[in-house]
Amino acid sequence: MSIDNKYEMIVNASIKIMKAKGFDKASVSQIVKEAGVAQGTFYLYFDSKNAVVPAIAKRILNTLLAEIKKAHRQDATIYDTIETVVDVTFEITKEYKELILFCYSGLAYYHSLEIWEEIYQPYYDWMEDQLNSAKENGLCTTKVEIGPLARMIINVIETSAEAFYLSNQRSKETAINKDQVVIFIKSALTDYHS
Amino acid sequence: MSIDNKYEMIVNASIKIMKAKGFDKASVSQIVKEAGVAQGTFYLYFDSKNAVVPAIAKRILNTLLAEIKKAHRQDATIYDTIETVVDVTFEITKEYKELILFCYSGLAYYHSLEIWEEIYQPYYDWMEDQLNSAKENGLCTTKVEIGPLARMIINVIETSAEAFYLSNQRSKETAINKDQVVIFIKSALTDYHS
Amino acid sequence: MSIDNKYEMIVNASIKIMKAKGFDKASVSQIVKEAGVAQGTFYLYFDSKNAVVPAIAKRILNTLLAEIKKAHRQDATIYDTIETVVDVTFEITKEYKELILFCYSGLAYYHSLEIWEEIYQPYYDWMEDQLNSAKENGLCTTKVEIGPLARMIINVIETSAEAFYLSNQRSKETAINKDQVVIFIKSALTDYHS
Amino acid sequence: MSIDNKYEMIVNASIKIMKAKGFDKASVSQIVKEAGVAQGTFYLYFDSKNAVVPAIAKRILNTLLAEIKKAHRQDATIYDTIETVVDVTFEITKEYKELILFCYSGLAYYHSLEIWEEIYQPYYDWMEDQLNSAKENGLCTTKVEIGPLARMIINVIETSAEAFYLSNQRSKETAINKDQVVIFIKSALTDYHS
DNA sequence: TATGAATGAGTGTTCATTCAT
DNA sequence: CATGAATGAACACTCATTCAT
Repeated sequence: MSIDNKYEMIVNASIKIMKAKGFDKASVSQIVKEAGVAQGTFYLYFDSKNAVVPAIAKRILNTLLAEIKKAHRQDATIYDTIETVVDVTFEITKEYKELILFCYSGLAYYHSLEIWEEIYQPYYDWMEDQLNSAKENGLCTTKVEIGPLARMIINVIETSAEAFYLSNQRSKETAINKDQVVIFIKSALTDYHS
Repeated sequence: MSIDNKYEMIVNASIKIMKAKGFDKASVSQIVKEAGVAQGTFYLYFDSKNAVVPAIAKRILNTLLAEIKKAHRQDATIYDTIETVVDVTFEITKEYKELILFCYSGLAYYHSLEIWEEIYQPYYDWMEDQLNSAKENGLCTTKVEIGPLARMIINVIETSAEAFYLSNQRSKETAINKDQVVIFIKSALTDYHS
Repeated sequence: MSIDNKYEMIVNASIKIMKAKGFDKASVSQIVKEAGVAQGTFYLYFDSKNAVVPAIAKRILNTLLAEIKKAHRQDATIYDTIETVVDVTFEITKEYKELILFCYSGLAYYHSLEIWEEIYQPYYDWMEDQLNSAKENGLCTTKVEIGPLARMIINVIETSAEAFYLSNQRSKETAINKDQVVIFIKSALTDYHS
Repeated sequence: MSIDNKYEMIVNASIKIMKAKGFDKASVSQIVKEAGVAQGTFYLYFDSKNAVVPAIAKRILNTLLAEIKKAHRQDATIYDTIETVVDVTFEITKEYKELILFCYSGLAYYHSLEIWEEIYQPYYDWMEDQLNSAKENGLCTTKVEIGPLARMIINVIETSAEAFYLSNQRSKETAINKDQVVIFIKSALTDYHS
């Protein structure tokens, strides 16, 4: 009855199966069984197995950005913002860690690194806005250009979150944790004096 | 070492094929054909196709670390060191970009995140040494602990290098390049004053 | 007849698609898309994909016979007639060569060799009439019975036309062409003296 | 143990299945089941399902030509020869009728009408030799060139044989039978007098 | 009549792995 | 140690057909 019933069911099933097995090991047969639709129905909504990856990537990033915006206070300093972003990213990463990984490689092989960039664009834009405000406030004094800065900050946070939830952290002392990430980025926002 | 060393020939062939096709699309048949050995011989040296991944990962990291040490001058400041590491990482990433990516996911799925950590350990150790010296010299004043700091620095450099060589960089201004990475990390080494 | 006649639109679309792809590779989905009707509509007019074959075969033979009759002059000798039939058959074969081929096998597999004979009956009848007239005129003296004679003449012409338009005719000298076919059949019309 | 065991078994099974179902409806799974080999073994000997067609076509033609040569007497006139060829062709056609048909279309679709010509070449050559001898003996006086003549004779015989064994011959009188074919061709060998 | 979303059995093909030599 | 023919389960994808609207 619902307008996107089958489409959403297939995306949900794909997320569930690919989370568990990765992109290549997830078979369309498993996905459709999980979704409760016929094999052919999958191909009614997606041209190929590959075509489901951008749909998943978009959903994860949208979730992440929505959560960040929800947790973000208008009057927050860039320092508060970084803390919020780190918190939310760690949360979301915990939930979607395997998906994030396979999306990376999934998108890589299929002529579509632009799609990845396209999906992240609103996140980059939002982060650049925050950094520009911080520059005006004098809280961000680094000589790094805003564009690369936003990307590197997001990269560090995501990579650290992934490392945190994917490694077995045998030694507590050396593991990257949220606090360390926050301090690292705050440091990076202020210039060094050579 | 010897030219007839079948183990090395298989690893070399695996690197060549997996670089070109990725892990899953690289078939053992192709690898053994490239290596000039019989199908069964592969299984004399490796339990499975998966078992070849750590061997490849180890070789890449060893190459990276060897190149870094070769380029590193004993009397270098941490700033010089960062520049060297960024330079070499970008070079090696350019050459091995596909392998690095697939090792990431390849290692992730096959019960072997410890192996990844184990492989990177000497690199982390070396970086920690450099950072400890810098701390003594007063060039590194960040409150971030040495362990996480080393890991985050290495992460930023590698992720940035991958982004640089894998994205199509439509807009010059926003692309992360070597200079921006160097400044970012140098900034991160000095503390912020809240 | 009417432009909205869905039956005719489906037959036309089937001819177009099957001409291009052959019977098996032509899908009902492609046919209905070409015809501009819904998937289900096809099954309103035809019990199955196979059921469309006789409709196509009939249309081709009718076209062939109509063109032959149009080009045939009442006062023509059997020799003129043979030339006309060869000319027209080569023309029509050129246009419908793929269809003729697939109809052959298409009809063969689907319990319907009678249909093929039934479709060709008016053509056989017409040719027998021409040959009977020729016998009366003394231009056809062969001992071959009229029925088989008509069939063999039609077979030679059609097979030669197909060979002509389907083979790549590397060597000019050995290729069957219209002139050779005409002489061959004219020879066959007169008896041999053993 | 035998050198070509599996290869021959697959060809035999392909012939059996394709005889029964035609090329497209014959599945590789059925073929390998019939042959008693594994699915993958098929692809050890043939690149694809299509690749099995020339092998089959070659075997049929070789069988036909071998039987003709076996039945052919050195001192035979062209009339005897025609009778022999018709006899043998009708026999072989009876046995392989469905295969001959599907080979036609099978070869047609896959960029390979040359293969068909190549396979038939020795048969054409042999027939041309017979006709040349007949010309020297004065038993063949037709103005049709030897190349096309050989091809048309072979075509009439094969097509007639196919028509004979594939049609249901409701009316005895009109059916093409061996005698009629022999007379038809004998007539065609002598010139007409216009 | 007409629709088109949904079906699911079926296809050709691949490939990691085994084992008799 | 080394071989390579053989395996067969698994895969992504197609398509004739159905049926609720």
